[in-house]
Amino acid sequence: MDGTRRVAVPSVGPGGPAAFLAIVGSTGSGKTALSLAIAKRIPGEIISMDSRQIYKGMDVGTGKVTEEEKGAVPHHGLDLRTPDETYSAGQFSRDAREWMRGIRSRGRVPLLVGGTGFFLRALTNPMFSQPPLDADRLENLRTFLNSLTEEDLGRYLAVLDPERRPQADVGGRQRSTRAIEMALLTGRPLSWWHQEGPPSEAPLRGVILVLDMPRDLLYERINRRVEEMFVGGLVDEVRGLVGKGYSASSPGMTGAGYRETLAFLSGDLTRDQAIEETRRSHRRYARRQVTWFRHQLPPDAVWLDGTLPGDRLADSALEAWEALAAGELAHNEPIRADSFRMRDAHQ
RNA sequence: GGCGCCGUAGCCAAGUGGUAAGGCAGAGGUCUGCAAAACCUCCAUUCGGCGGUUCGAAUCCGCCCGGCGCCU
Repeated sequence: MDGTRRVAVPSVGPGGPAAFLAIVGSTGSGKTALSLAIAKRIPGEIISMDSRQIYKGMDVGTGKVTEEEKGAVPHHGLDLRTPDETYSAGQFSRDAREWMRGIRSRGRVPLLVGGTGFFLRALTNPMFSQPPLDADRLENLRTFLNSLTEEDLGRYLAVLDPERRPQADVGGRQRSTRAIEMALLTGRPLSWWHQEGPPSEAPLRGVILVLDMPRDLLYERINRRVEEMFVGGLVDEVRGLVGKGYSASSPGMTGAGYRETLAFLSGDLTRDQAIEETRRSHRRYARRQVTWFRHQLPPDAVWLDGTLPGDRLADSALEAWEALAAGELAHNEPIRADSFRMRDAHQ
């Protein structure tokens, strides 16, 4: 394997410096290529942090790795659910910790790769430990709440959880419903759980790399990638899922690309319209991801220049990993290197 | 050369005397168990240009510029 540097496995483990190497980035930023390149140089196994790749049968539309790639590097976190099932950040947190234990026991480095920042945060800033909710009561309550208008939900919530932030910030009926459910079914408002709820797990520290590139370039890549998905069988994939009984209301099918393809299959959009709208959905998704990374990631996340050629990108990623993994640097100490920079330098 | 129509944001577009709708595209943001989701905010001091009429002009008048169409 040519003259590229190989990097030793730093000592990792609970309480140790870095429990994992995470590579995040928006759709189309090149995470998969980078992660595979890295996995060739440090003995690692990949844990996918992607809320859509957990679904079986959703492959081309989610940009899932191929069977060959999976053969080359072990992958976790793929094909966990059918499209009509739900998954959650809390569940990911439990699953990922289990996979990481296994990976470390094999003497390898957990490489967390994906665009679902929320899943990563469930590891670095664990969620509160949620008591089991009575399934019947929950279902009844949901049915009732679904019949209310958004305004009524807001009023209801204001009574149940007065400490909640004003209407504009609550996030629509999806989040209102969640907050009302918690208040009613646990007897404590959700804001109490956020502040006082016992953590479910210990926080994990890892090295977090963010793949970044200029917006216009990213959009070009996304536009191209979406086209490739349609050429590469997205329509057949969705047709197959519909044949199995999944629809627009299935939790897995609500994502960018699937919505639009469903609309094409039902005749609401032409193929070209579906492609254009899918591109737009991906662009908007990417923008939201970048916003999230900018503000929600731990401050010591390292921003990598995603426009670098593949081998140099892998070099700087490994350089950052080496510098940070052993915990030799303090959390917020800036790194001096041209090829990568800390969040502050990014601004 | 003549006649007619048109010119409003990056794009589409409403508005015909009372202080610039809306959509698309774009940007910023929120985020503790639906996160590829859900939600919030921003985006023309100015209507092709210059004059004129008027208390007041994107709206009326004149000239000019640009585009389209028709006629000779």
